Amino acid sequence: MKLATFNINGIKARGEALAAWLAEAAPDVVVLQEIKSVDEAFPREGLEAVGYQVETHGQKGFNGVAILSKLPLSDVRRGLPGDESDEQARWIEAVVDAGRPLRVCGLYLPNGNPAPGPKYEYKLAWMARMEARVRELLASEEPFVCLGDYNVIPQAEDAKKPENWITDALFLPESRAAYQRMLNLGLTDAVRARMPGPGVFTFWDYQQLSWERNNGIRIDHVLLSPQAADRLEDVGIDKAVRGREKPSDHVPVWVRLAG
DNA sequence: ATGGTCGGTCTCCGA
Repeated sequence: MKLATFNINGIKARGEALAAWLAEAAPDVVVLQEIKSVDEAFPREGLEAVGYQVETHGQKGFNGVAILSKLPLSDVRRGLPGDESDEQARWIEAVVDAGRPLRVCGLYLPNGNPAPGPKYEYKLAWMARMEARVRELLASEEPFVCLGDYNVIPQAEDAKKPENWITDALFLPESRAAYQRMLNLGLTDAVRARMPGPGVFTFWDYQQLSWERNNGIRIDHVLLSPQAADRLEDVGIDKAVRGREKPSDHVPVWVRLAG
């Protein structure tokens, strides 16, 4: 089973790029971030026509996540538990039924800039809520995968120029510690495990010729539960997507699991 | 040191 994450930075602007990548990469399950669309406006028909079940959790203008799956989905849940007042669409999960069930969590973790400030506080609070959800899922002993845009640079080697990120919410010690706490619970960073850095990136800013200079960062991650990690066969980053017409600033990251 | 790019949208905000 091939699972992928792709921050598409606006579904309206990325329809063609997404369709082209889906056709060649042929993932079974994809989680999307920053669809920047309400559910009713999401162009589901074209994706359904090429075999995907489409589940969205959208919002006007910003954020928004989705799951596309060629395999049957059940128990679709929208929103990260733990704060009823949180209206930002950043979390969607579902169980993929492929013989044995696999829970897939798609997430768009808050950016958190500027830090310090209320946006950074929101990021850290959101990460604490995610850790609580991860603890619940681990306790259930069902295999699961949490993949998406984490907006966290885990280590200095995950940035071409780490010195440029010292005061940024993506690289501040509290952000990295909160990410590491989830790994310490027993999750596997699939890209780190199979593609040791430095120089492994998933995002290149639109500004300052970042792509041309390979001034990237690794912030899109695939975290595997112990049972899912036992099934890990392959990992990849579809870097070439960044060099095409009208690209997102992120590229797809994927894993292949046995079964 | 400065200015620089996208997407979506109540022409500025979020990234």
